[in-house]
Amino acid sequence: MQADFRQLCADHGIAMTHQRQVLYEVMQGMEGHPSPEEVYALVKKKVPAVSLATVYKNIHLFVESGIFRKMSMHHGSVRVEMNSEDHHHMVCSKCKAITDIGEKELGLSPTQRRLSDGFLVERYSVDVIGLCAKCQKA
Amino acid sequence: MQADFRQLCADHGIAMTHQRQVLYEVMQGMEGHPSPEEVYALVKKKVPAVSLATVYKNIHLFVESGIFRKMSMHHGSVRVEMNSEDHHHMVCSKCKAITDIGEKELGLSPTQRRLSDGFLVERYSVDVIGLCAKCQKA
DNA sequence: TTATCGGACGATAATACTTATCATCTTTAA
DNA sequence: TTAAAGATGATAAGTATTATCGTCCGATAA
Ligand SMILES: [Mn+2]
Ligand SMILES: [Mn+2]
Ligand SMILES: [Zn+2]
Ligand SMILES: [Zn+2]
Repeated sequence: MQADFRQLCADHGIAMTHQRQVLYEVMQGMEGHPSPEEVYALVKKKVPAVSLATVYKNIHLFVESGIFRKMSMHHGSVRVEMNSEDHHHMVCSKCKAITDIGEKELGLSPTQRRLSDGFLVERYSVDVIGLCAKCQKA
Repeated sequence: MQADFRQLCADHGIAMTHQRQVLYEVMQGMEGHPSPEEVYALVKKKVPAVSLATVYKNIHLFVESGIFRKMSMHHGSVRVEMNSEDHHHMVCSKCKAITDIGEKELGLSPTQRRLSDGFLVERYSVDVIGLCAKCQKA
């Protein structure tokens, strides 16, 4: 409800606006790794006058304030990560399809917290490059 | 020498041209993950009339024919991977610096060859997200 | 509730990166 | 040597993203 989003904005130190709320709700309802254009298309249905620039600005704002996570690799454009579970990605080297794979299922659990040159680890992001089932047939 | 590059081209089924040879040699002498513009700047010193389009076209050609490997993630532009060793990357979440880290040093050796949905693994690419030593001080 | 002010909005220009086009030149293979 | 195929350089076009700016909205205090 609206009060929840108002609180979320307050928690993250950003102002609450109608466009932001619609954007947030639309994004919540999306799966996978939507592009700004895809988000824009859906927001426009509820707020026809919305500008693409506003969508870009607020996606960045959401990402910077930690509400959503960016996921730009392997796509030609910026994407937002809508899967909030700990997971990694399988990338088909032929058709470029990107599929989530859970941390457990991947069977990799890195533990080192500090690496060479004093690099402090926040998290690991694994891309498994290979062939999806569909592309193996062809 | 020239004969070597001629042979390399023959092996990969591409024509041997002066621009390609200079491009190849310049790239061989670069480290890290150079951008097309960086490569272009150096090639221009030896072949002043070279076009940026030619650099782009031949970088793609080299990547497609397996002479070099693409490494585009995390940068705003296409990059080429000049480190031919098996390695992964440490990405600083603050300054965006990208540093190579050897497979052994990372201490991760994934072995699964097949994952969910029948995905056939070719290789793993690990990005370690965190803070570089420099950014930890600030 | 209303006034005020800083931030957010929408329209659109500008930028950065990359690719397409095309006339000319070079390489390859016969 | 020659003809076909392919490569080059100049430049236009395309795509994604960001900057600019005048107007409007929303948070705060009177
Ligand atoms: Mn994902
Ligand atoms: Mn590298
Ligand atoms: Zn595929
Ligand atoms: Zn850093």
